[in-house]
Amino acid sequence: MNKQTNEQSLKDTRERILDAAEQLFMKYGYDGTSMRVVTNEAGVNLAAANYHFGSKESLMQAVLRRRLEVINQERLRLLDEAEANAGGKPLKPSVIIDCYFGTLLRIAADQKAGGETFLRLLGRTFTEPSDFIRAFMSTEYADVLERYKQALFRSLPDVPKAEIVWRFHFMLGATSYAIAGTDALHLVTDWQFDEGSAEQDKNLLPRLMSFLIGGLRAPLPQFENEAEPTAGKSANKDAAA
Amino acid sequence: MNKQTNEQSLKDTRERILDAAEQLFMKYGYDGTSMRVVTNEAGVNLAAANYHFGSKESLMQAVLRRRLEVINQERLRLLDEAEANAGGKPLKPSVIIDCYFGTLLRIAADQKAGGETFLRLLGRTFTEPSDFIRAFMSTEYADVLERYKQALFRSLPDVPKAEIVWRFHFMLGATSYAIAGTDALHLVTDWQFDEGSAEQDKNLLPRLMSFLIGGLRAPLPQFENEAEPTAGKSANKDAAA
DNA sequence: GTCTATATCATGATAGAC
DNA sequence: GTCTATCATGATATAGAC
Repeated sequence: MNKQTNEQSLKDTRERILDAAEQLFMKYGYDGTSMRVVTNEAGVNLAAANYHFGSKESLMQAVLRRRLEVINQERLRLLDEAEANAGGKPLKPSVIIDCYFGTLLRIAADQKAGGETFLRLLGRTFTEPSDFIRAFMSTEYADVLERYKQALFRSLPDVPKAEIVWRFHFMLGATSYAIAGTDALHLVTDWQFDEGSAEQDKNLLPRLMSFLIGGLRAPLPQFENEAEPTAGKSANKDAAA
Repeated sequence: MNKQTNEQSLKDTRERILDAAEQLFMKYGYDGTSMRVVTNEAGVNLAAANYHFGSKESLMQAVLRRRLEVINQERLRLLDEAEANAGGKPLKPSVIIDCYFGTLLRIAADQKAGGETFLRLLGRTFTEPSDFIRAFMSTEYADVLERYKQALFRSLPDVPKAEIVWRFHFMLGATSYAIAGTDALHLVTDWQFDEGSAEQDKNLLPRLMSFLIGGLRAPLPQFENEAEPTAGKSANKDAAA
């Protein structure tokens, strides 16, 4: 509150703690990171962290909120804009997917030093075991997810809503792994790509987008218990997009 | 070694520890689970766990290895079989994907009480922060991944290898989230499906397969730095599969 | 707002009796 | 093989001086 005195050092302390926590939570997970390590890395005192954030849980939430707010606001803004331009007509699935997942990767690419780190933290966050983290993410994402779900429903009126929700879930998973990135990729392959790693990052978004849209518009599955076959039905309504 | 005396209780103790650890690691993660909670849940003494497994890390590895061995052996067996039947010709991508991801879900569905739990543990394991877990998975999967990668390369000769590896990575992510299943899905949607949850599980495999194959065979992405356009090129060589 | 010092508790692992 | 008891460590959080 008192911003006259110690303005710079106050902001620096909070921010240094957030930056250190972001990196360490990304690297070692929430449970694997102690407040001591965070404050040591930030170059501040242990008690300072508890003074500014109250608890480890609150610190984690602050780390997530700091970046998620701008990402999700941008997601809503872009969707508003796209829908306004469409003039009442449903959006193309590829546009919706780009507003959601593309925004994430573009914002993270912008913010030098921290953006990519947060991206990878976020990738882990969805699978974090702690209840309070999942609960926090659930409320933090509620508005955005609802808007995007409705947009997808309108965009793909012939696809069952349950199918759309599942595929959105799959897309989140693919994106999460895409974000976790090169580290986890070494688990899959041991050979070095022709391209440099900087180029890889630049190409990640188009790579991921192709995959996501291909999955979203794949032919609908046929379930064993179904009498009438739906396998021929395709979710692909704008193949050229 | 001495299987004459206490044969039953020996096997029961080890197995009870493994079962409890599997469930708790799944629910709370590796770092979030203490040896005390595991042994309490298993109804055995804390010291017994260290006697049988030596350390928490070794316990985790034993939990993973117990199920991964049978899954990966089945994966190799099915791929051998499919390649033998194909008589030198490349396999269809959808066959390869089913051998890999389908086997995982089918085996887990078979093993009542433990199978599904392990599946969800496995989904978390790829994003676990602990180095030794990722290192363990890396070696445990090395053979299988290499075989499947080569099969995909032969199956999709026109797709750049780097693209195939990335898409395999994306598929792992989608599968991981598919497995994490209904819990995480509540994060995406708050509404109840028409179908019961038992039916959901039965339908998960066809749902996931459609998505994965759609993503794997999506049109190739166009990178900004590329002169010649490759976006029209499609990875789709057996569209009806 | 920031520090030192500390309270309180849980952790992984082991020693040693049985 | 299984138990009790314990060690050594590190965790979160706070009290209180400055």
